[in-house]
Amino acid sequence: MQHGKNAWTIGRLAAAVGVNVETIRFYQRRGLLREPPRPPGGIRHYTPADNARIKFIKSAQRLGFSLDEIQHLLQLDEGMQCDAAAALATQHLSDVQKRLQDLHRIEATLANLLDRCRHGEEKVACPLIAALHADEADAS
Amino acid sequence: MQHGKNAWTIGRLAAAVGVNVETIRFYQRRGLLREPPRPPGGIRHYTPADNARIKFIKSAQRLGFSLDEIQHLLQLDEGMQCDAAAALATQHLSDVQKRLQDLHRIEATLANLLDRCRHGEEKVACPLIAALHADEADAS
DNA sequence: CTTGACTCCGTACTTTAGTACGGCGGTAAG
DNA sequence: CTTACCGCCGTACTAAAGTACGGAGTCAAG
Repeated sequence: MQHGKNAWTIGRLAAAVGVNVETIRFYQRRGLLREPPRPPGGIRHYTPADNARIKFIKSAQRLGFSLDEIQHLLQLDEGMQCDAAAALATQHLSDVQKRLQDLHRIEATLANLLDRCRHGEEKVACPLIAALHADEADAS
Repeated sequence: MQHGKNAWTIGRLAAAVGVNVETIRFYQRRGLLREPPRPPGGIRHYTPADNARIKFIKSAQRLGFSLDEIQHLLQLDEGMQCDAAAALATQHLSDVQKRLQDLHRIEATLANLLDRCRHGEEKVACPLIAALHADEADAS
């Protein structure tokens, strides 16, 4: 039982986070997740930090970041020289802000639709396309 | 010249939006874009609405929506019975709000990093993982 | 000390979202 | 009328992000 007990094996971790075991191995190969320490016998065991990291990856993906971009973000998390970090962060920050703007517009438009529905309209259209189209009012 | 003039051919549209011609054809096959009217001769011609629609698709993708999800969103744009629309919209709205929350947290964390950098710290870590890990209490 | 569940690993397959290719036909300028 | 450039179409290939598979090793329980 010396390494058994209720250590976080890959299977338990996968179940906890809600991903496939193979996904975890895949992230390790891609360098998104460290190779965890292995007590002799060869069975990896994980920590809550690994759990949080995978959840972060999954959330970031939902926000439209690719695994490559996520890898960069994670480097920021790990600590680095300020100048390098600042450069990376500035870039990501403005990117994030653009996404926020677009998402906010979508949110407002959806909310507006619901509002109109509640006020008794029978049939509604939800001008989502126009919502994002807003910031390029000028033609070229 | 009767249908020529300077109609929006597929090539011109693609160039205007900044996507590949093949991508437009692909969206048509997927049902994301209507098949545009074709004057005899067989050459499709497009309108500014098609242009806006493709831009919407591209933006939504950047926000992490899949083409399937985008297809649903676009249905809302097209107008439908209120009850159906409201159901769809409610669901998307809460989804969008979750994404907004996560993006906001990432934004705040990045901004904080830049701030610390400017205040002369040499080496910084950017607790991005912790940022999203924050609302880990409730389940749904 | 066997058994069943789980892990390890490499390799191969799948899905999503395009991209590329190549042969044919239309149109417009020379 | 010819030639060059589009557009049309179907089919095939690609990249990213997993997923599945199968044989061998490990481990805790019965």
